Amino acid sequence: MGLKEELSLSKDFISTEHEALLNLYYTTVCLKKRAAGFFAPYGLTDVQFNLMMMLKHHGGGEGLSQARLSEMMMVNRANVTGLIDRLEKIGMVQRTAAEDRRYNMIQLTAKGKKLLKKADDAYGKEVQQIMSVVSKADLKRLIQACEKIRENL
Amino acid sequence: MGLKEELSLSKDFISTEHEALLNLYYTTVCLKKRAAGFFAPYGLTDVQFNLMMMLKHHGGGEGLSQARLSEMMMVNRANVTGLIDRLEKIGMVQRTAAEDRRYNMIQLTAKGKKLLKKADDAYGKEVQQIMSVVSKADLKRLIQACEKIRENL
DNA sequence: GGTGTATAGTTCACATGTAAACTATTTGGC
DNA sequence: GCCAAATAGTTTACATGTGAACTATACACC
Repeated sequence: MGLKEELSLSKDFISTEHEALLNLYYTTVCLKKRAAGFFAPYGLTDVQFNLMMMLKHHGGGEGLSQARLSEMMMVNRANVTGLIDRLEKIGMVQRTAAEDRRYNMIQLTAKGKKLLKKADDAYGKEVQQIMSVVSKADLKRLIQACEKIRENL
Repeated sequence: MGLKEELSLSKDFISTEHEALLNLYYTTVCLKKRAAGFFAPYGLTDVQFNLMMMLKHHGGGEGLSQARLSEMMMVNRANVTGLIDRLEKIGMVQRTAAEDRRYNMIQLTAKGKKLLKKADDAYGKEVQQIMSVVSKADLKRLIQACEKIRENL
């Protein structure tokens, strides 16, 4: 069912452009709820998983600074402080002093790597299952549309 | 620039399906930040504007219950309590007792209607400007793709 | 070599979101 | 008519997000 019907929106009140924006917004809300539910059994939130994936793929041996994490996740530095606090408390990551003493370098712990391996495999399958109702060609069009919109902001 | 480059993601790590999901997510994050910036001069958040628009278009004379608002905004009831508290405090909406005494009916105040009129006109133009970098045909494909994904959740 | 500026991280107050436990009210089944 | 179940709203504890003010460190330039 389209959002126009779900939200009882009359066509008179909404342009194709606005409808597309609302679809982006509500679809992302639904996808985030699904992801939250998916990661809950692992004792992680979707945001925590995302941060750990950044460390896995871009952390190398030395890890990533909190500032780099905040850039990559598009959130501010204050938020990363709290995220790392909570991930450290449950033993998934550790802070290490860098040579430049302004920086904390964040690394996955052995426990973090182990949990991530399990969650990552299952999540990949989940994403594939969810998104493959749209053809590859349409997914590529969707990606291009999103890129154009972000460039225009 | 594509997310793969922005986030330094190697093609090896990501399928078209996953790339599309990340594009939906990060594009919505960017759009929300833009909306927040747009409404700040009006003394509103993007979420507050959204709630007030629901009241404008679907409130009729009697308004909407908090439960109906929570359904339409896809958030839980506890959240709506706080949203209405804050909107009531700045004089944008009011709670009215319904015949069924379990319900609060929420209405826009005169002040709320007045502010909304100004903000709404400007926001419509903003949305048009942001989204019209994508052709109508591609916007329609994007809408359909989003609908298929939500149906598959 | 010392000083001003930029950067990294933290803390605070706040907005928005959740789940769970609670109260008040209504309604359905007997 | 009465009690069980359902529904609406609130409260609490928590996660995630913001901007602004703060501390500590590094660096550039005179």
